[in-house]
Amino acid sequence: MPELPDVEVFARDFASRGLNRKIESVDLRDPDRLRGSAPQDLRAALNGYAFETVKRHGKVLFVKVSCGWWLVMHFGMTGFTAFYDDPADEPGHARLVVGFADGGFFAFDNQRKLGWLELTDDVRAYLRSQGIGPDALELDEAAFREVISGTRGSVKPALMDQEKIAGIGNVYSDEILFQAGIAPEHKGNQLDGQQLARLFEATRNVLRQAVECRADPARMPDDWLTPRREDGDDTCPRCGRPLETCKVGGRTAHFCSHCQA
DNA sequence: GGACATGTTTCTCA
DNA sequence: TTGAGAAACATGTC
Ligand SMILES: [Zn+2]
Repeated sequence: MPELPDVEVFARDFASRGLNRKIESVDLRDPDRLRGSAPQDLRAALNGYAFETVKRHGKVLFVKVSCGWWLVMHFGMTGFTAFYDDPADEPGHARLVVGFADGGFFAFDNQRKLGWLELTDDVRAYLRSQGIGPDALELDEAAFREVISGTRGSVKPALMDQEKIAGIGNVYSDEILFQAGIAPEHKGNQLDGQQLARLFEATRNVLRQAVECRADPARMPDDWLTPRREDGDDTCPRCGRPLETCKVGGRTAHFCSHCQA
């Protein structure tokens, strides 16, 4: 679930449901999910306070606590957030459960434990220290072109490199390349001006529209690639030919060799 | 049993 | 320096 559009959906949900509610309990079910701080530090930073601001950068979610610290959430491949009132609605792999004084709960769910939590007092410094680059939706066209055309390797791994551009993962990089008509193994420095322009446009459009679809493939347009992946339909939504896969940057790329060059 | 899965980190090798 | 590839992390599904 967790690429930029998914995390943006979590962020909006958090902003509308999680702020200004007094925290009454902090249950870190899996202490190994917390990095850089001890469980009691997390409890001390949350208990008795309230979440007051939400910020997303790339695939990372930051929530400011009224004590001044930020709770940082990395989702890995299977993470998500949940708000609920009935404990019976707790998700199946909640690694952190925060209870509010009004009786409700917040959970950070992380089935595969590839995600983690941290505390920081400075978001900018945190991003710098983690080597996380500019957010995919904040990067302007000139900077985007510079990053991609300065890559000698394949374009797909470049799009997924969080240091170059933050927020794009395996699924959305495939969608972006499909809509731009560019093959995943095309070299970044061999793209012409038109291709770079198409790639930039596709990046913006895909990420923005995916957010509008609430990152739900079922809501995405019929001519998108992502819903096919979800449904196991291996025909190209634009030309009907069979889709292909290849390994790029250690991940499986899905693409149409007829529509993408 | 094996392959694979929306991610990141670390290490090897060219 | 850049980048490709693999392994590791942990869990679940086909
Ligand atoms: Zn096609």
